[in-house]
Amino acid sequence: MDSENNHLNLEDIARLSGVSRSTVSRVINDHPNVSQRTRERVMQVIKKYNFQPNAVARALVTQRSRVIGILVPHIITEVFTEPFFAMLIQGITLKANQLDYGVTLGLTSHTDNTNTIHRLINDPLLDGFIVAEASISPEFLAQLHRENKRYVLVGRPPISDLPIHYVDVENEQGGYLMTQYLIQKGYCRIAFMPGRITLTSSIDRQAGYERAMAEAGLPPIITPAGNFTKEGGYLVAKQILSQKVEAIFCASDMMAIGAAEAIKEQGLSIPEDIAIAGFDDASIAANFQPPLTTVRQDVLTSGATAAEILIEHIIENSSDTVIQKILPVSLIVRESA
Amino acid sequence: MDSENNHLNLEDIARLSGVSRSTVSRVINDHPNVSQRTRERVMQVIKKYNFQPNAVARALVTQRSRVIGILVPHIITEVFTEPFFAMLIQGITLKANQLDYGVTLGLTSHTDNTNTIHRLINDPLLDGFIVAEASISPEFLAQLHRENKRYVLVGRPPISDLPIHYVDVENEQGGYLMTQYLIQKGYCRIAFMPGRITLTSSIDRQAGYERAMAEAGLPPIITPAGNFTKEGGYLVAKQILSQKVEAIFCASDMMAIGAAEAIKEQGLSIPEDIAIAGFDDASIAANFQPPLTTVRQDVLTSGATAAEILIEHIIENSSDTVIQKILPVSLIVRESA
DNA sequence: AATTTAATTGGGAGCGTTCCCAAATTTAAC
DNA sequence: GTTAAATTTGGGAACGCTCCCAATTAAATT
Repeated sequence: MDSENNHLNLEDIARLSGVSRSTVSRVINDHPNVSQRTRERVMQVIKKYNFQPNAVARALVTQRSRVIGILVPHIITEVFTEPFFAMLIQGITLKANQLDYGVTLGLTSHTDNTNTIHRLINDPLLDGFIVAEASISPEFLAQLHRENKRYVLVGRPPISDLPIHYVDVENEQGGYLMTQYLIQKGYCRIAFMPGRITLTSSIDRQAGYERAMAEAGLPPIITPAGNFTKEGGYLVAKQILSQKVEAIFCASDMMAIGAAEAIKEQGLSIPEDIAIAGFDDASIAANFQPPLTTVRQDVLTSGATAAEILIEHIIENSSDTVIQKILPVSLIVRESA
Repeated sequence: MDSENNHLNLEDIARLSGVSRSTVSRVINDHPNVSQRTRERVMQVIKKYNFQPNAVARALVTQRSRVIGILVPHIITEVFTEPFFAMLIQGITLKANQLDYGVTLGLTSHTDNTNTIHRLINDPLLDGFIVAEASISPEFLAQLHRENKRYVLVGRPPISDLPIHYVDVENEQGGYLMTQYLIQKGYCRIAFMPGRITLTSSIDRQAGYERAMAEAGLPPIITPAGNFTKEGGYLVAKQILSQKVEAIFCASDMMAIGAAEAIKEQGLSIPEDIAIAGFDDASIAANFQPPLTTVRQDVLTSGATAAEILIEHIIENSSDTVIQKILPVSLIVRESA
């Protein structure tokens, strides 16, 4: 990195402290077989010259880079429309850094995905990676397994016959809790607006909704899918307003906001005329007018957990038990429902 | 990366195609001195086995990793409140990947910064890095220079006696344009709300505002700083509403939104009673009620440009001329002013 | 056809580590 | 005090690549 070639190596430190390269290596790697005296002497020299062993050389011989990748197979616009990815990346990065791992980013639009994805996945610079979206094709998953890659999924994958490590949240439970709350509030004609029907997050939230409705003996009302976007929520809400539902439970906050805007445009008020509930507790949810009743998931923790599983369990311990962690969600009651 | 040690190396490819390691290396690196016939033969073998040269080994000998770092020295919450960083990171990553470079992320809160920052900066795995915030301490900049690091700043640094590479936008011009527009609209008592007074983006926007006001012979009104946040904008607006200004030009959209909410709360309407203008053209700006008149900057392009400068000019060409690029902004007139 | 010149090819060394094994030293045991 | 065992230390080899230089081969010149 410096242009001035003043970078010391193990051999230099060895000479400066009157021992051999191997001994310095042992000191750096905390190997037990080195006497207290020499250890201290070497440590002093290391500190004095602020020596840092060359990570590249180390990676070459250990076959471990201490770097993981984040794969975001998503069209560009969505990555910054929703804070989900930003928070996820953040959660992953902070935890990884804490465990002394670096993080490299692989963004890929739907057009060029194969290229970037394959480069990232086959990068020997990477010890493993986190796939930041579960809607990954089954063939792709199968290939990863065939090639024995180390990776963790964020979100339950649609197929589950493969022993896949993943982190997910209690989507079903969240859907159930919210629906139960709405029912208990006295609403009967409660509609559910799916996000993207291929994503398990939407599927599971809907399953929770359906369970609660069935338990209460109420007929489920499923609207067209809103694709997890504000625009989608707006359009779907407009479409179904004639059906005079009493409450709409949207599979995401962004859709809930879109729906709310359609309702307000109609001159109706929330929650008096129609109640709106979301999912995620995105940062906008609390500040929206009216503040959104929603189901909170902690995306930062999801990211951190994914990093932890990948690094601690898969890379360092190489345990072969499959780790599937489901993080809790909680009902956040505000004013919109 | 694979557990199965089926990874081929140069020597394997050489054997499989009946040439030497060196020749394969030449083919991979597009060296001219290799005959058409052998080149094709080797290429075929490479394609057949889907061979990818080991980046770590390559990095060790070339002393270049083809990876750059992004340093985000920012408190965690801000990184996802504003889409600025998400977009910037995105712009950098896409361009870097396009130039066949990887990107690693270094987030650092104000508490642990020295640690993470120093690790990132001294990482021999990194060919250079982009500092995603100009409010970097002068001592730190001086140190970077002393150690001959390769880096690019996003945003003009507060001190400019060092030959520092940076990407910035026409903040002064943006401030000027907006103020000129407001004046031309007939407003006289136009206030400016600074973001964070240490950041050159705020300073420059204010300078533009002051220039336009001076030219029109109007007295400048500077409010307390809103710290670039919605909350800040809200609080500052509340504080100054008694002064009956006709328009508030905020140094960011988030502050403008906060200010707008304070105004709406007061039962006043925008822009009839008081006009509001922002800066950035964040994605919320167009969707806010009322849609925000603002100054557009293209953060994605800023990121891409920073990556380009770092990689093409500093790393690959190692030109020693200082590159300082100022990207254009444009006035976006909507309904809030 | 012989010789010079140019193009192509192969092997050695080295990048800075870690790991293994043997040598040297210290400590323990009889 | 001698031998055995345990601890500490040093040097060689390897990781997979690039680069340099010498050797080989092909093309050009007389």
